[in-house]
Amino acid sequence: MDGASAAKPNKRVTITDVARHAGVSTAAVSKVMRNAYGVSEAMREKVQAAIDDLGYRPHAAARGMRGRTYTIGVLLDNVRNAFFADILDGIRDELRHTDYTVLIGAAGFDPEEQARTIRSLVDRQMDGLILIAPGTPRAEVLDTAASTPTVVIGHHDASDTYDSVVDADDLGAGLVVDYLVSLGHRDIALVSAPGTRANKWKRTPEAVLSEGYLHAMQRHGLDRLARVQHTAYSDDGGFKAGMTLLTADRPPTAVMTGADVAALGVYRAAHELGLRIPRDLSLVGYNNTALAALAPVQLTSVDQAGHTMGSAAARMLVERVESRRDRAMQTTMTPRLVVRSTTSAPQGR
Amino acid sequence: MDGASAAKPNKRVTITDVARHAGVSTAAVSKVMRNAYGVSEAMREKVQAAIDDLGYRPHAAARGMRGRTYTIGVLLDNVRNAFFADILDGIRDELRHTDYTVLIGAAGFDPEEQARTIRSLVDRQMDGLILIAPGTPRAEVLDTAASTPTVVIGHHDASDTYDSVVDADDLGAGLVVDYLVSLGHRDIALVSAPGTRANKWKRTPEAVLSEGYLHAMQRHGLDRLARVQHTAYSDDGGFKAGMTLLTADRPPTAVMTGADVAALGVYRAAHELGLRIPRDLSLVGYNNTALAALAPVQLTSVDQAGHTMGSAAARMLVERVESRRDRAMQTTMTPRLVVRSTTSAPQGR
DNA sequence: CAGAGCGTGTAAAACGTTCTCCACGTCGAG
DNA sequence: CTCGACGTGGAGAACGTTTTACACGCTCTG
Repeated sequence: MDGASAAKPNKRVTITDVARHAGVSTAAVSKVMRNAYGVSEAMREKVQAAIDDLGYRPHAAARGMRGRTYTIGVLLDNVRNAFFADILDGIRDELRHTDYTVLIGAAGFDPEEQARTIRSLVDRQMDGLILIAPGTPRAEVLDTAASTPTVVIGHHDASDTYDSVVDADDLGAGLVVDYLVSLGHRDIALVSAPGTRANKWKRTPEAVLSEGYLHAMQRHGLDRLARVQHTAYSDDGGFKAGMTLLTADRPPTAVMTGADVAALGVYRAAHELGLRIPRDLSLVGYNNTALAALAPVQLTSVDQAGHTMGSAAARMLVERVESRRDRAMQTTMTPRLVVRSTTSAPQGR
Repeated sequence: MDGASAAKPNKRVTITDVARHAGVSTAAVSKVMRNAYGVSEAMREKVQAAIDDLGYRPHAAARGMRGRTYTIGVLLDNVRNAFFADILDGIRDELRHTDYTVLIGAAGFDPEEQARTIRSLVDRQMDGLILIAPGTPRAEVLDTAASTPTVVIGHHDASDTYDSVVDADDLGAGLVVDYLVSLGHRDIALVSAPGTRANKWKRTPEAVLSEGYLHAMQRHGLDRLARVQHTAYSDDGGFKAGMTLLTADRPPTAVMTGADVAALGVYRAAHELGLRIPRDLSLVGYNNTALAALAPVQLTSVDQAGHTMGSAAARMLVERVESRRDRAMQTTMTPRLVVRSTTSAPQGR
């Protein structure tokens, strides 16, 4: 009524507008948009001209009612983990020149909230889902995957309904143990994430990492010295784990962790206890995130090729979405040790 | 035809199913879902029971055709900046117990790709948009805001179509300069992001920061010593800026940067030149991200209350979406200096 | 006791696409 | 010349919601 500028002034250009402008049917326009079969070159050009003229952009919600929405959903527990940023970059680069848009749902660590986020993505008609180390019960993921193409990153549990991309975390652990042993360490501890509760994932990254660590220690005849401290992958979690380990009767001379950020928590604990790194304690992270390379940090770590994992996941997902493949598959990446300045031979006792 | 497990087995439960199950019309169910006016208590209970029975979840795409989609879109240039993670957490916490879902579009730094991402969000019928320091031309943002409620975080340029949330970056710069001067520094340089090109944002965070820095230097009679080095906010960008500054004829005794990660790049440059921190060079970051607090880092920084900024943005946006407010508004947060171990009195010459 | 007004529920028309048919014209084979 | 096949375009029915407009029955007022 009054002169106040309202919210929605100019209406959207719809497919009907384009059809009218080009003097053809909406069906024809739709075909051109999706470059479907059954349209002549002349028609394509005419319609394309109309589209450009009017600046038409398809209405995704309307598309979602019938066909695809050209949107890929990514579930993430934790935006802070720089490793996930690498994965995200990989996904984005792979999809950059396609029609797909990537939308990220950041859910936090709570399994219930993660489940809610996954449902949100499904309800919004994502064409496909990439779940990064989901904490939701496996049954829910299987359920989702039954109706929407899904790629799971991280968990080693394979399935015939979803695809997966994993790092050979067992090899990664072996790499670290071998290296530390070669430096002369024997008393090597692992800081890993807490085990999965009742959510039915048997082979989480942390479980496989622990397994690889234990095997490697065994291989070197050091099983009696092996010990795993469970904690959250955060600065604080690492700090607590570090405190526990380093104030024990016989503290380790080297600590490896399942995440770079946790390693820096251990670093803080060591510092507070007056230990110098690497003189008094060797420290190894995991994931080789940007964090590890920082000048004041210089953390020895294990590189997981997050970017490659992300692009592999995106490629696999699109294959499924466009039903060019109907069999589940699993991609495994090989980790690589990156030595920096937080590791050295143990001080003689 | 064959026994191979197909993609979509069980159909979704729709509003029609619920209506039939409850013996009412779909309109009634719709009203209950949106708790709209005109439904009796008895009706509400009956319908709610049917919803629970069937596990009904509304189809967001279908909703988007007519009404709202209960989705908030967030545009982010860079997942790696930990400061943005704080903002995201604030948004999420604010919206946790509402019906809204937050979806993030990670666009990277390229303005064209950012514009594409914004369009994607609009096409997907987001109810509202939160743009974190967008690099797209201001005109485009105004255009978007004309049809979709929008909150801009970072840029100080106000508008009567979008709301904004900013940090008083000029005060922040003043805080740092005052502190460094009080320690005895005079030769203080600033590392800031490159100026905006032709995109018409006049008062970007970096512009306001530079302004505040220059004023503060002037206030202390140090304007002749002021110098601003422009670079990307990344480890590498900081490194290059640091190299330039520290190899100059008369290198500064203190460097402040517009982002923590850039400060760590300067740190690396200093290290490479054999300078010790804070003895030979005092270093101050900005944003007080988790990075700054890390044990090996201990960077003096300026805290911006990202979490609070995020929740403020979310609150403002929801007010707009639910049209409880029709006037643009701007929220400004006050920064706070956090002193750690990268700053000290300059070494006498 | 008529009629206005209110509270509650429903029918049905959007919303902007996709996609299945079907019609039409042309061309080649017989 | 006829018939079938093929290539191209269009009509119209979905898809699952929201929302408008209205019908119905009740209560209250005068």
